[in-house]
Amino acid sequence: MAKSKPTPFHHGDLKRVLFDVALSRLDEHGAGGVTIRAVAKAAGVSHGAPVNHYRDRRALLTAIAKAQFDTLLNEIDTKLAAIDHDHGSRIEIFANVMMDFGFRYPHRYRLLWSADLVDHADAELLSVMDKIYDQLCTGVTKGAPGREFDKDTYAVAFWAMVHGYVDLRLSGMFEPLNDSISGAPRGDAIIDMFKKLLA
Amino acid sequence: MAKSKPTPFHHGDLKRVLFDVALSRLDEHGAGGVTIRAVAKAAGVSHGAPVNHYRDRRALLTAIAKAQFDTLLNEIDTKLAAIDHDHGSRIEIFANVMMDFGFRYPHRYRLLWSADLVDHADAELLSVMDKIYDQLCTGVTKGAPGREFDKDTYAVAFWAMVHGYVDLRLSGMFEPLNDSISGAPRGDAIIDMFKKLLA
DNA sequence: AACTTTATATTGACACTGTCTATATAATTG
DNA sequence: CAATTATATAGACAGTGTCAATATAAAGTT
Repeated sequence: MAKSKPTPFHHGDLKRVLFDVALSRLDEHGAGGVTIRAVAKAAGVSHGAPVNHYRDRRALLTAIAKAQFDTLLNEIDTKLAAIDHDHGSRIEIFANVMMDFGFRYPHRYRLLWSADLVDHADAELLSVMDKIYDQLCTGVTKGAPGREFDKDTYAVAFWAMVHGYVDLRLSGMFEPLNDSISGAPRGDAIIDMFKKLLA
Repeated sequence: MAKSKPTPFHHGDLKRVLFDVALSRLDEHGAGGVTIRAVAKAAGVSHGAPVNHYRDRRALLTAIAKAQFDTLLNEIDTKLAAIDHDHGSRIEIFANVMMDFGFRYPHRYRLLWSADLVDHADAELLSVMDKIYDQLCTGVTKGAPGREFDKDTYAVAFWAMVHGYVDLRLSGMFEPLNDSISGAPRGDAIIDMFKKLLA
């Protein structure tokens, strides 16, 4: 029999625990609540322990962001693969996945675009973001062939609109609860409009 | 002759100095560089002085955000007033003002939508944002009359697209310097596309 | 003018934060 | 078993926001 204890080191897989605790704190208290010391405390280790697994706070948050992009990539991938060939609503999948994620996990979504908290020059992060963009482009070309606008313009405009809508709503604008701007349309109305413009 | 000394109190107009210093630090170091203590130091007062003029850090940043929205409102107002009646490119003014501001003052633009740093429930802030939204709606109705989409859907979609494009670029995406996504279109190409879709 | 009240500024304290150092211990390697 | 590496601890330092106590300047009141 080999080792019955799968924990290779002192604590075991502290790295994973730190990640989970940090993600939980992100959802609850926002990125500001993800402090090295608080995460270490919740993980039951001293404040100096995390440095062995995450160089600094930024590295921890970057790891979380990367995992979220991975999740988004997989979700879009799965739903894209399940759809009929040359179905017209491929871009809708992209939009729905992004919006669902943004409204379900607002703090995670905000973190994705926080240049001060996340290292957007991280190679792995860039790679995942690239793949998501490629997925969108696939949706664009297959969904709306022969348009007068080039692929990139269309893809960027669409992503910008989806992102902008989520981000503005997370800022409190267009919020159903916020009556400052009444009659704000819902996300599907926005997408619907964009789709009709292309039809 | 009245009082030759216009400084009514100890320091004079510390409130304005604090504001200016904070804005300058925002542009240079981002919102993270706008600390009460650093601002107080740069203003030449003790770290406890600012509380008499700004309740806390959030209040200071909210004041700055409000001033930026005021600037945007005025800029749009001026350019809208100078344009021909029922000119088709009224929405373009909105987009150009927003994008110019965002790319010129990235940290200011980011601050506008930072719910953790700015009190978006502030009545004055809401009022200015409302007015900007109304300006956009004016541009929408006068620029593209008789469309099949309701005014709010159109306005929100357009603002979302403009905001999303600026915000994504400030995150490092679509950056000309960042070659991860090549061939990213420029802002005017996005607006141009949106306009043509409506023509 | 003198007194009171208010506005403003200073100072010190407290509980946090990230990050660095030195130290200790566990796990692995030779 | 010895040496090396990986991991965890504890302490320190310079910051941070915010609060309380104190001091002073200005304005209001009598």
